[in-house]
Amino acid sequence: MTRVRKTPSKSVSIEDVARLAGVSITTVSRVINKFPSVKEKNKVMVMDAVKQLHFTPSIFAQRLATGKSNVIALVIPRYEGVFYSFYALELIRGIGTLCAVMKLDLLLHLTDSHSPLSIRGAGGIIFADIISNRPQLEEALAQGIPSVVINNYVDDLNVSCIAVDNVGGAEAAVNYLISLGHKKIAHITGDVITQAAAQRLEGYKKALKKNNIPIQKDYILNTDYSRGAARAAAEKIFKLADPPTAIFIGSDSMALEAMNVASEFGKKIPQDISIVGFDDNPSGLYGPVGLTTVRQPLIKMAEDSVKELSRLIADKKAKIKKVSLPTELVVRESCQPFSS
Amino acid sequence: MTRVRKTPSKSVSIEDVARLAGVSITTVSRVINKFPSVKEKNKVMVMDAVKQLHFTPSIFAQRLATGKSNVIALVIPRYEGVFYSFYALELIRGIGTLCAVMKLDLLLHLTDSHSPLSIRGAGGIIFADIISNRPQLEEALAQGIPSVVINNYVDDLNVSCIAVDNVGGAEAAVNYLISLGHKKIAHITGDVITQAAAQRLEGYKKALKKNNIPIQKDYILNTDYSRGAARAAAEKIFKLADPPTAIFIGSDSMALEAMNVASEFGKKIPQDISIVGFDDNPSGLYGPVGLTTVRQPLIKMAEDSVKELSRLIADKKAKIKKVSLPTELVVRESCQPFSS
DNA sequence: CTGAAAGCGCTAACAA
DNA sequence: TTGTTAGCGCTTTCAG
Repeated sequence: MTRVRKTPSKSVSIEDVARLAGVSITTVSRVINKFPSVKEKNKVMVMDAVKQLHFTPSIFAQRLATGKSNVIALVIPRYEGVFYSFYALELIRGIGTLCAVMKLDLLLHLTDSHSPLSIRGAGGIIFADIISNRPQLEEALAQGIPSVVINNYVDDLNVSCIAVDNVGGAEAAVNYLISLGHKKIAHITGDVITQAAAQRLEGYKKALKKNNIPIQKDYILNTDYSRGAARAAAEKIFKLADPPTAIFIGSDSMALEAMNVASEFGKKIPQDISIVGFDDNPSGLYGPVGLTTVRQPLIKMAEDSVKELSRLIADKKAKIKKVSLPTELVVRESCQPFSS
Repeated sequence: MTRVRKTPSKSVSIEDVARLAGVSITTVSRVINKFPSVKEKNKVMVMDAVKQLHFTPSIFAQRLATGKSNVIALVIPRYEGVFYSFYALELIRGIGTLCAVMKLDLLLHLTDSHSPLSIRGAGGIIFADIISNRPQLEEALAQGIPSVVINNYVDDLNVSCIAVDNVGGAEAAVNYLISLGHKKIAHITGDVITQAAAQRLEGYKKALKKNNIPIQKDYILNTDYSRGAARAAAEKIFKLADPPTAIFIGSDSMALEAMNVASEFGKKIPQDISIVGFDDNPSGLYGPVGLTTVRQPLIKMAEDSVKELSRLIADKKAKIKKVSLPTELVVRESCQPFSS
């Protein structure tokens, strides 16, 4: 048995490998980068040396030499609501998984949207939502860093974006409720500083208008996407003199909370009140009553953003792309026809 | 008005800035790195040039030159359960936030635990849980990369770890139930491939033994931490010929699910059955009955891991540290004394 | 098929 | 206070 010496504190370089293998560093580099033109014998020697020394090429030297970076940064605005959302986690999961598959390094940056972005060295940036961190996006664009925005449709900037058809999704939800005979439909919004929440509210209003149902102010309750706010909103609704027969809610987790409140008020779902959420959060599946909701393709959005960014990085002058992904109404058991 | 020329496709380097500012690159470097010894006038000139050219120093060149990397990698095993957990999100949030504050770059790596880690260039690694990805940890250690493991107490490896006293927490939960007069106490575990779940089970058994309560096999139900599995387990429990009067459950989200199931079975909480969870997930606060639970300091664990890693990076021969963070029983309304 | 040498963009002595 | 210069570890011509 050969005893393995303790790894020296200084990290091993390509030169050490070359010396041990008895070849030039160029050859080592070729082996590392899988050039076909290396004699089998040398290749083996090099690979042995690599293993023996626990050699890993310095990513920094590589990047400096090649000028290429396969780091992509994911910037998430760190405002209170986001981080408790199903949304953020799904996004991270989707993007993280695809990055692992595509051998991209994922730099995660939670930003307070004030301080300038410190994503230096990233080959490209994915902005998850644009709230008050628009300047950061603009700066990235100015620097010529390939960027893509998700969950926001950005009209006025020359940047690729992958959004979700929130207006359409909300409309579909409300139309469904109307088709069931509901006329008194409330809406608990998410945080309307987000484009998503604002658009869902828009869709809600649009559906009502198209069906000649007057919009009632006290049927619209704003929240910050938190369960606490949802609870407060739901309580307000149930205490209304003329309570609605259906509620469209800006997120599933809030809808779940509203369902709790309903039962506390002695209201049965869907018999006494119909509820539609938004997200298709798996949590909505459980519980006595499956939650009818609007599915938004978060994972697809996540994956598409990585693909789009890769495209942009590969071809700096590629044309930007703006897409709005369709949503889908998922009917479960939380709604029922309204009969007066 | 001066018209700004289109940013050249080639990225600007320190040399460009030096030329425009009329100084040497060293001076530019000094300004960038906030050396105090630069004449005000030059400093201004340089900063102007930087702004004008949208210059950002190449992180790769910097790292190559200094040999320092302030990238830290967070490795999360990508097995089904983790990613739906409150745990993962809190961790990411905690670590991500602290990294932003400490000006560290956070590389997020979701790993399938088979493929070798490709976290090259990271100054240090945080392993969130060690499941089957132990070889990756060992490899990192062999390469001399500072590492810290969280949520697992690793006895047999020379690595810093920050764990949670799961055994103690579980014991406290069960002891509390026993102090309330319960003797028939079931346990719905998390995924016992995780150390956390295994230890909570251990704590459960320990408390029972110490109080001379026999351990019943059919009172112990294993899950994978998912709500679906929790539902199945809860249903099994309620169908038991001799159902328990209390349940200790491995996570709050599962506990919430069990509460749903209970109400479907016509059981009131806490009158008919007492429930204790684990996590102190804010979701447990809502709903008609506040969930009594064991709080684990996730954010503290997250933050401590970053600090510990920084320490290790700063001083490569720093002694490793193994800690187990205390938990805390949070009593809310989901338990009540048992009276036969 | 292999190696020598010139950078990649920056920092850190060392001089001036 | 500022500039000159020698690397950091790797890739990439260009010869051999």
